[in-house]
Amino acid sequence: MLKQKITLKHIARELDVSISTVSKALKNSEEISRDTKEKIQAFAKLYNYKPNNIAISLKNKRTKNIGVIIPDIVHHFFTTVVRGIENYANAKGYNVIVCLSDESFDKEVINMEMLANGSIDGFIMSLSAGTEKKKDFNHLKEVTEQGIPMVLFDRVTDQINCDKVLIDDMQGAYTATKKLLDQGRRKIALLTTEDFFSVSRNRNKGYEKALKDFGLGLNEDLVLRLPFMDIDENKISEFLNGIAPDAILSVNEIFGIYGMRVVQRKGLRVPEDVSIIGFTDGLLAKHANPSLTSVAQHGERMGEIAANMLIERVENENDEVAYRTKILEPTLIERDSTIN
Amino acid sequence: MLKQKITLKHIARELDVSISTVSKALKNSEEISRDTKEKIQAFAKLYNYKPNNIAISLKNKRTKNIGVIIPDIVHHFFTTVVRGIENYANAKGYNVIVCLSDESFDKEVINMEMLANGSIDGFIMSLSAGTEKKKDFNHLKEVTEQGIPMVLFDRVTDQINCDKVLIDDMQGAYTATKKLLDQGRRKIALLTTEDFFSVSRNRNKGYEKALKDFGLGLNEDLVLRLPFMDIDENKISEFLNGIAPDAILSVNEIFGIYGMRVVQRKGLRVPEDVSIIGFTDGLLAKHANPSLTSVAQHGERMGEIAANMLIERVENENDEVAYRTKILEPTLIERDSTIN
DNA sequence: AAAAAGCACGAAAACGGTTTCGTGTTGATA
DNA sequence: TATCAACACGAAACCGTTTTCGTGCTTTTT
Repeated sequence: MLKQKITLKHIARELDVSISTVSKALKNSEEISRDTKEKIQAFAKLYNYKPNNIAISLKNKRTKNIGVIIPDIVHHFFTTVVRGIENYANAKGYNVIVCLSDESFDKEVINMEMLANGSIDGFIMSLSAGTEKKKDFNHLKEVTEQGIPMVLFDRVTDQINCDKVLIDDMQGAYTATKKLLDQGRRKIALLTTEDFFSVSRNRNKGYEKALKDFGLGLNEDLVLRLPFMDIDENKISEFLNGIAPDAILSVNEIFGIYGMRVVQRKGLRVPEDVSIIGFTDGLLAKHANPSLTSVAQHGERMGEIAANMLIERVENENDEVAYRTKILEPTLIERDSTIN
Repeated sequence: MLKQKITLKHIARELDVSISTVSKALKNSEEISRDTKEKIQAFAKLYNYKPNNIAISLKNKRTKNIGVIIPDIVHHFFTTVVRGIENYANAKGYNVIVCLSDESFDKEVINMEMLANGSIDGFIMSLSAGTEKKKDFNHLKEVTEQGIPMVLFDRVTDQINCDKVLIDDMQGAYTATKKLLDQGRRKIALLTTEDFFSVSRNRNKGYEKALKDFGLGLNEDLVLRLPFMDIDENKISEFLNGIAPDAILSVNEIFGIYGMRVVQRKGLRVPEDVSIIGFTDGLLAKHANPSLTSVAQHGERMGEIAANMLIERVENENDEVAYRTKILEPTLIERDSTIN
């Protein structure tokens, strides 16, 4: 019943040659005679010989595995990035080991340690909320100091020297805000997260800069900072009712959706009375009613680039090329929550 | 700069003992004297020694890796399952290697072959559309014949003998349909996929059975079979306009959302004029307007159970326990697209 | 005919661990 | 004092590959 995996040793014994000969024959080495090669190759094919990945990994210190650590997987953006990574990595013969930090610093550390002991050739990761909050990057430093290549995406830090790929969050928010201003909106509410997220900080800056460039100052009353989990709709409701904005910019998708709902509940029309723009071009934005104009982050492309950068490092480890930071241009996807 | 990974050999050389002694000392073996153990352990801690996973894998033929193959990752249900798997597996010290079949038979085969040569201790997977269509399960058979444990979830097949975990799709559809019937709906449209999906077939059956039990026959005119990708809203629109149903049952989330939109565009009210129930309790259902009553599939729980089953097999490979099929009860989450 | 080359293959080390089975040195026992 | 455990450690095999460096044998060259 159990078809045992066949090894070089088995073939060698069976064909009465040495293991080295079998190994060479299967790689079509010039060293081995025609006859012997054919015999060995035929036998290997017959018994469906496949070399053992682990043994190969041990030998050449290359696992052909990429470690990916993300804060959450039930999350559209991260999921698109993983898809991009997979696409590229698979095409290059790499497998992807996905670990979830669950937004926790501790889990992030544990996962990195699990993978850093030989299981992978390099890391692709986005920082957990816990890590961004704690500002402790020693686990990243240790890994890079061991010479393990790493690519940071989206939620990055300048404390660590490595390749990075992200979108121009400030530009994205700037464009979105400018769009709203150009359409005559003046009281633009900002729904954002707590300040420790680098991404949110940059988006906030873009919002602010657009206002300034337009001759308006930043009015802190128009800014609501929400915890990123366990969203309290009432809080949003109170806030929006209090200020009665004519537009809303949200630094993510979900706050935008909540904002829209609150506005609609009040009996206001979107986009006529209130225009709304969110970040992250996910399913919710696409299928909301009205559909939500969004700043697309190009997750899949980001994943591909990250994988590309990483694999390049892995495969030319001698090359002491300087670390690169690739900044993608965000795209404003105009939908029905803004006036056309 | 580069802190080279330290090995047993290094420690042995440095402390002038043998590799075996170091190995034993680090496992706190009784064989080694107090003094020597303390010396070695201190040294190891100082230089942050961590055993190489690959070497250990090669030695005991256990990788502590689980291979997960899913059709798509930008997909709420699969994503929740992966989270469940991760949770359980991580707690047990396992890593998760995720591969995407992209609904393609060929990619599924390639991924399995990549992983089956020593990279993983077992598989957890859900069949790709291509595989369900082709009904070719030889790649699964080969893997199980090699003694590699496998757990199938959600999209399963009875052609393969292995552990399985799924929800009672028929029951879910039955309950949903009955709910609609009990509320007085009689013209219940069914939005389903092409027939090769085992999951859809069962849901169709549940729909049919509920009608029969209620004394109604199956009216094929009320059934629309759509390709699962590249949804054509016009087709749905034509269909619904043609039959003017008073309720819609969708075998997934997205068809339900489209159905709702079409209905609303026609000026009909949900749920007053048309009630709608979908499958998969995802973000779209939750945030739709009105929110969509859904049959929850408990993906996270499913993932945990799958991981549990798999790891049990992996760790007691001698145990010739019969294969189990765990069937979860679906839950109807009542929201605003049905009358309360 | 002797030396040089070329051919076809094998032995062995290496990757980094684990584990079995010695073995030399003690101290206790008869 | 000869014998024997107990103790503390090392040698070596092993997991499944790859790869370097021989090494016999045949063939060519002079």
